[in-house]
Amino acid sequence: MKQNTKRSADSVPLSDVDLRLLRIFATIVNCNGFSAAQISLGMSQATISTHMRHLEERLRVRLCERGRGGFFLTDEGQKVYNACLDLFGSLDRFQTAMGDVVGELGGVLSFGTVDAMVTNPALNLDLAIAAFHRRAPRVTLEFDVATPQILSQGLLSGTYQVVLMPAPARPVNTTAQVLFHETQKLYCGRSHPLFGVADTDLTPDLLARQSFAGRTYMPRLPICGVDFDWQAASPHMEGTLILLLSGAFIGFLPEHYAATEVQSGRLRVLAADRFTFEDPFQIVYARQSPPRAAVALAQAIIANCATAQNR
Amino acid sequence: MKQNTKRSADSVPLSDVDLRLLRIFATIVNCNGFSAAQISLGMSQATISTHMRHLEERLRVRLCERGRGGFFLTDEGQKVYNACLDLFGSLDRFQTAMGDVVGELGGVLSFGTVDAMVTNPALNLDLAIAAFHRRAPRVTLEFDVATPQILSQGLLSGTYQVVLMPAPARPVNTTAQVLFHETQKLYCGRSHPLFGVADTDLTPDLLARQSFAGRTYMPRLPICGVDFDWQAASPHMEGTLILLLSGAFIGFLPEHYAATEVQSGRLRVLAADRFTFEDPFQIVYARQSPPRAAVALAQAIIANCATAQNR
DNA sequence: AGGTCATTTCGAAAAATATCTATGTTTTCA
DNA sequence: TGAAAACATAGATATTTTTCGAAATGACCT
Repeated sequence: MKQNTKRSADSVPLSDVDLRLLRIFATIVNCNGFSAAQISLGMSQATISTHMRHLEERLRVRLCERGRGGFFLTDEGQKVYNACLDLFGSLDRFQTAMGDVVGELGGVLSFGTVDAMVTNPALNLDLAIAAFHRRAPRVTLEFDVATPQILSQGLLSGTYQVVLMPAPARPVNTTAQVLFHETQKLYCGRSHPLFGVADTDLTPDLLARQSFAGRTYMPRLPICGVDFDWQAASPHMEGTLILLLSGAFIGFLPEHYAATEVQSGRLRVLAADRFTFEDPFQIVYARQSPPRAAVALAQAIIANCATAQNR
Repeated sequence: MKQNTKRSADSVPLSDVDLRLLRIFATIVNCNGFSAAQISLGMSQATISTHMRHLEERLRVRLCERGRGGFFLTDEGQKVYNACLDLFGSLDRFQTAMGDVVGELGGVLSFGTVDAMVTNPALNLDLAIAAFHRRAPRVTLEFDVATPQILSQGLLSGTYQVVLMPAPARPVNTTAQVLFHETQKLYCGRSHPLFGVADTDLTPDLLARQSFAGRTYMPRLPICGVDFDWQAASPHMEGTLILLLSGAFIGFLPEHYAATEVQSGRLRVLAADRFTFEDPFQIVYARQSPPRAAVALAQAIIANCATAQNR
C-alpha cells in the first residue's frame, strides 16, 4: 500500500511533524539563540541545530543568522515567526474549544480592554478576575490593553474572546451588555492659561479657541456644543493625561482617572457642570459558540461591577 | 534532561502528532465511516480504527458511533469536527503565508462573493479566474457565495482573503476598489396584478401598497421615493427571483439577472425609467499583509472587468 | 597563532509510530 | 438462527523520528 503519504519535497512544509519544528523555532527566537534555548527546550544544542536545519530545508529559506556574531532573524524569519504566533493563537483557540467539548474549562482566554480601567471605582476588574480564576483555575488568561478599533477587530478575528470597550461601536455578531457609564469631564494642566480662569468665564467660544487633545479614535464632532480645535490626539488615557499635564492642551478625561491629579493640583476641571458627558461601556463577546470560559469571564465582570445594569 | 515535554495525560490533546489524528478524523467524517475512508486515507480499516481510538483517548470523549448500525457523530464529535474545520482553515492560511515568504504563490485562497455575479456582463468573473489560475497555478482557489454580512465578517476573521460585495458596507482595515455599478430595476411576475398595468399608471402610492420582496440585508428605507411594504425577504437573488415569479410580490433585481426571465415573458419591468438605482460593487481585501495571491486575484478581477474604474 | 564560543556535522542507538494480517465482537437483516 | 457488514483488538514488523556524544568548522579576539 502506501500510495501518497510522503510529503513531496517541493511543496511547502506544514503538517503534523513540522508543527513541532515551528514551536522549537519560536522558542529559539524567544531565547535569542540556540545555546540559550537548550534549557527551555530540554535538548542539546546539537539537536536544536538539527531541527533548525530540518525546518529551513522544508521552507527552503534561511530563517536566522547565528554564530559567533550573534543571533538575529532574517526578513523571512521574521515573517515566519509572526505567522507562527498567529498559528499558535489558532491552536490555542482550538485547544480551548476542545476543553469546552470535554466539559473542562481550559486553554487560553484572551481578554482585551481599553486603558484606564483600573482606576474605575465602579468596575472592580481585579475582583472579577480573581473570581473568574477561582471558577476556572485551569484557564490561562491573556490580558491585553488596546484601542476600541483593535478590540472590535480582534473580537471578530478571534484574537480576543472577551472585550471591554466604549459602547458606540459594537461589532456585528456579538453579544454585548452595557456595564457602566464613565463620566468624562474637561481638564487642563496647571500651566495652562485657563487654569486660573473662573468657570463662569469659560464660554464655549473661548474653549473652542484652545488647543484640544482628543482620543485618536473619537469622531471629531462637536462635544457639549463646543467644536474643539483638535491639535493633538492620543489613543490612550495616559497619553492624553501627559498632553494635558504639559499645559499646552485642554481635553477630556474620565473623572476617576483625573481624580488623583486634580487632588495634587496638577490638573483642574473646567466648568464641571457644563462640559461633561457620559461614555457607556460594554462587555462584548462572540455570539455564536463563544468558549464557555469567555461567558464565565464576562459574567464575572458583570457580577463584580457595582453599577452594572443587571438585566 | 527532558523536564517537561511529555504531554501530561490529563491535559487536552492537541499538538504535533495529534494533528494528524484530527485530519484522519475529518476524513472519516467526510467518508461517513471507517471502511469507506480506507481508500481516501490509504490505510487499512484496522489502522483507522486504531487511530480513532487514540484520538478518543486523548480527548477522553467518544466522537462517533459506528458499527453495523451506521456511522454518525456524537454531539461532541460534531463540535470537534467543526473546530477541526476552523483549525484546518488556519493551517491553510499559515501555509499560504509560508508560500508568500518563500516567494511562490501557493496554499489556499478563499474568495467570496454575493450571488448572481455570473450573469453580470460587465464583470467577467470566469475570465478573471482563468487569468488568475494561469498566473498562480499552484494556488487552490476556494469560491464561496454568501451574504454581504457574512462576507465582510469573514474578511475580518480571515475566512475570506478576497471578497466581492456591494459597496456601502466596507469593513475597517481593508483595501477596497469599486468595480462596477449594477443597475437594479423593479419587477413583477406574470401573474401579478400589476403585470398588465401601464407604466404611466404605476404611481409611487400604488407601488407602496403592493407586497414587496426585498433583500434580507438591505436597510428598510424608502427606495426611489417609495416606502415599500416589506412582506418578504431573501438573502440571495435566486430567492428573490422565485418570490417575484410567484406573482405575489414586486421587488428589485439586477437588470442582467432578470433579463432572461423578461425575455421569456415571465417577468416584467415596472416603469424602468423611474424605479431604478445603481448598486456599486467593490472588490475588498485585507489591508495589512494580504497574501500576495489575494492581491493577484483582486487585480485579475479588476483587469477583466469591463467597466472597472481603473484608477 | 592559539583559544574560545556558537554552531554544524556525523554516526549510532533508542524510542516512538505506523501499519499490516489475522482474528474476535457486535449488530443488523433475511 | 445464521450470514454479512462494520468495527475492534492483538501480535508482529518495518519505518521514522528523536536524541545524544564527539568531533569538525568557522568566526572572532588577543
